[in-house]
Amino acid sequence: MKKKILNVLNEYIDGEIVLEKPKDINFGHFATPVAFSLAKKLRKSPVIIAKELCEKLLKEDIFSSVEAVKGYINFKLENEFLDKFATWSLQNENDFAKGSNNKKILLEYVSANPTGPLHIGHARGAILGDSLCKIARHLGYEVTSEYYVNDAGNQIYLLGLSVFLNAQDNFFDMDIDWPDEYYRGSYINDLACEARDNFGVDIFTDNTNVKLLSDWAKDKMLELIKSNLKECGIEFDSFVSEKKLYEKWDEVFDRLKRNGAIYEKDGKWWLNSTKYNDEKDRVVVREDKRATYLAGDIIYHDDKFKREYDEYINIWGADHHGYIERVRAAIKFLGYDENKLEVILSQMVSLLKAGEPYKMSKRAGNFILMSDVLEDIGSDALRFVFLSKKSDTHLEFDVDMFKANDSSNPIYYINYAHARINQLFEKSNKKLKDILNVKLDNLNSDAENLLFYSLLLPEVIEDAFKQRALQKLTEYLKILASFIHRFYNEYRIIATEEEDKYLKILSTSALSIRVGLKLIGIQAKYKM
RNA sequence: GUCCCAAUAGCUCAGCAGGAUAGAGCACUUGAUUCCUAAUCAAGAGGUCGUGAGUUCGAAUCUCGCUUGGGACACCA
Repeated sequence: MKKKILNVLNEYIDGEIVLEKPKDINFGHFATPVAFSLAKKLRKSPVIIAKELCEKLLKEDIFSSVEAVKGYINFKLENEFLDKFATWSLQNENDFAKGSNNKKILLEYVSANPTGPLHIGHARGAILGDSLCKIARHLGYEVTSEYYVNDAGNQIYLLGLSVFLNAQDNFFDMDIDWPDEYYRGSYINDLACEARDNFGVDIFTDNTNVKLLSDWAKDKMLELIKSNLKECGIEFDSFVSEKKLYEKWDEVFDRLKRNGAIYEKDGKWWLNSTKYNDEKDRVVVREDKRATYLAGDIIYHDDKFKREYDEYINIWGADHHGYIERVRAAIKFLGYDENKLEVILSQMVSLLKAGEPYKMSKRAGNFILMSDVLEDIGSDALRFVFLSKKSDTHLEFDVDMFKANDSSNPIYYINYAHARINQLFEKSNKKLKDILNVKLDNLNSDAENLLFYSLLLPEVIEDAFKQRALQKLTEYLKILASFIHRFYNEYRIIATEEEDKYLKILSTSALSIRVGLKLIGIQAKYKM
């Protein structure tokens, strides 16, 4: 819709035109403050410019009204135009709000260490990533979703050791000298029991078995993570193993050396990342020849860029923000365009329940499990709450809010709007095909506004994706639901003269809700 | 000390490529069911947009300072 209008406007106005949403939908469907910016160039008052433009634009038949108010120009679209779009959309649900972008995107998210179950902070990144992926695909992008598995470092050994020591403590009642950074939490207990059932209790008598336990536990944890994600409807296209990537380390290392990216000092190899904005150089190979975590990420990004995508998006936890520059530097050193990499940081989450805040810490075992919250409020509610806030700000919410079955629970409210429309069809015994070709004319302003707003979804998702601001979509759905409820209360629909028209309009509303929800991984309800 | 994110209604937050009277939900007050789910709706009240300056026709939005809060600053991953 927007595009059509801009095309028309461009015939009259040179330069960039900003189309915005009027403060009040009764002013018009779209508005532009373009007269203000033209005022200087034309040396005329904005009010006069707006008036003059108005007169010219009135001739265009896609507008039913064009008004100049205090320098703004407000447009209303012709019913016929909206009607055509509505009919098409209802006939082509699967293509509704689709885009024609064709870039290839590699989207990496979650990538949590396979050393324990996912906690609520991971869930935020997971849900954001999955929803971005769904929306991007709808808009035509070719997206690969990827999980980078850190299965190579010391933390995996520590996982095995934690299981080993836990077993010695529990099964043999031994005095344990716990290392500082061991993993706690009941899942270690469970792992120890399972390992005992699997391998026999004797495995815990010989500490050369820690390595074997580590590998085994890591695989177990990866399975657990996958099932955590699945509870929320999230699946990945690919999992990349850090360990496997190390086979390519020698080659990458040589290339870095040739490109002058690394140098030897104090027996270690350093990445010269200060050359590209990092605050200091970083060690990539330690004195004992072991590579650091950064090395893994360098190989990984080399691997990513070799696969030739147009854009790379990483969703990282906010604690990684200092990490961005060094990875960018490495990408540049390897001869790639580092501007293709975009990092989205997802901030901390604090959960409230009856006003009690929880603190999270992966190591300490005092963290909130994603699966617990999912069990508490369900995947739909969790997805909705995470997406309704900007991802780069801290988020605090009370789980109790999403248990209520009334309008205080936004996901409930939206579903109810959708279900109501469906119920109308059941009561009226009409099918979509019966009302599809009803002409939408002579609509009152409430009906027209509802129709217009329902058809706005394509603009909303385009905008939400481009700005990586999915809260625009959830916000839209909330407002649309409120429009629907208001209309429902105000007008009787079944067995009135307007029945067919109203059913058609409400069908487009339901369509937008259904498609909008689907794009954030929620299945709209037909019955409450 | 350096860097990142924030500060908007009592609470949780939208709005921020500058634009019309600063919005929503919760909570609070009042009203609406002989009629499609009142699981809803309508109305009211509630704000010096942290603070000081600057940029200009115009600032919650941009720039700089300050205050307060959260986080990050490994040869851990």
